[in-house]
Amino acid sequence: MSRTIKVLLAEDQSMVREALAALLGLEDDIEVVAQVARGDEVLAAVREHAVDVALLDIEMPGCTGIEAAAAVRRELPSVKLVVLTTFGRPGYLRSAMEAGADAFLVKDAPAAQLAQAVRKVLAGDRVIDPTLAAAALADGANPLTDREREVLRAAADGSTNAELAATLHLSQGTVRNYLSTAIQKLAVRNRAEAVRIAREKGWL
Amino acid sequence: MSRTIKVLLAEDQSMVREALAALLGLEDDIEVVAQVARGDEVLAAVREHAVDVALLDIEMPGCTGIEAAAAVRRELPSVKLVVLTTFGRPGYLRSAMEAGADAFLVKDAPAAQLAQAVRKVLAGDRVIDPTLAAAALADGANPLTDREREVLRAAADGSTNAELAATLHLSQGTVRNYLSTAIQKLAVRNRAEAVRIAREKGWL
DNA sequence: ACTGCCGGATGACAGATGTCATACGCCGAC
DNA sequence: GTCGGCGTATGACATCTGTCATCCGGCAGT
Repeated sequence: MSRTIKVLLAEDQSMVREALAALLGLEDDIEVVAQVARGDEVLAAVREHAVDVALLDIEMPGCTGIEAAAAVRRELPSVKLVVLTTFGRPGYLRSAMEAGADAFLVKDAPAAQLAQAVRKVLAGDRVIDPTLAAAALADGANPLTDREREVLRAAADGSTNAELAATLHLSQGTVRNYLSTAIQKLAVRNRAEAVRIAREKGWL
Repeated sequence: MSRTIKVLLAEDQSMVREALAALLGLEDDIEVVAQVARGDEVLAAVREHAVDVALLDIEMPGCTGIEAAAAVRRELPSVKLVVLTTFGRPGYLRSAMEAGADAFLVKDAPAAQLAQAVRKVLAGDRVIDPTLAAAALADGANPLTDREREVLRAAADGSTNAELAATLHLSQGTVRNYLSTAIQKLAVRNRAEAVRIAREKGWL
């Protein structure tokens, strides 16, 4: 048995973050050496504390856990990455894997899986919910182009075509065209449904 | 110093729930005697385990933590109620208070406040974030009528007027009228914005 | 060199949405 | 007992949204 596993916790909700720290603190072989509340603080903290495993929430201010994962993978490729999220969206799993994550956990999995996942990734294994993996494969890749995604994201708050055209520096007609193709690709009837479906799949 | 405080934890995400349990388990005077993942299991569990303080998440399957709080307050009025939520929505605070909650905490508050809140409510105090309380008062009460809220909620997924009319057993014109008045009351331009604002305020 | 896709744009059209005036019955407050 | 608010409904109207055909320039494959 070697020294304890050094873990970083990145999660924006203090109460959840500290609770997870308490949970991991119960394990003899795991030590939470750093906690951050923002995605853009992850890389520096990982470097500073010589972290073995980084546990990253997706939804965070600064940047997403997935972006943070990609940055760590690029700069410090030996650090293991566990992505932890509230939402089991297939698209999230896909992007997390593309960013180089070693494990993908949803927060409604049993708590015991967290420490287990930390140990497994350190042993070189990958940890992925098989149901979610199947869903990700079944859904296929994100069918939307960059612009379609941007426009859809901008439309999500209820902005009108004119507002979208202004903020995105496009003509109103172009905005409508993008939304129209997005609506067709997602096989729905209007932009509101398109936003909902794209969100659910993790494509936004 | 009397016996330990018996706490129930109601939260649908296992990992978060068990992590919070670990956190509270670190306190000598607090014991988590029951955990449930659904709102509609709260009342029975509170009764069965002679709980002193119930810690309730709002978003849960079965019924919301607020509805569960109301039920406990009605049936077992001596039990203290702490509502814990991800979203600091003023309307949530208002409804929680109306349901008889003794404390209202948001999950991005420091973890230490959780145990403190448990002790304070047991001592007869109320625990409320002052910023949120101010926001709740500033926003005023929910301006939407029951029907307007129902229609807006049904419209949230992107349903069309015809679909809304069918599912709510109304005429299409009536649906449009309700949405129109809701849009005006919320001072927005379309149903999508109305849904977003109503959500943010906790009025949906 | 040709083809196809992407980003961007226009114009025309049909249908959906939002507004407004108006109406009726019901109920609670004053 | 009247007044106001709510729930429900209709019809007319203006505007917004979604679709489609068509076009252009750029760029990647073949």
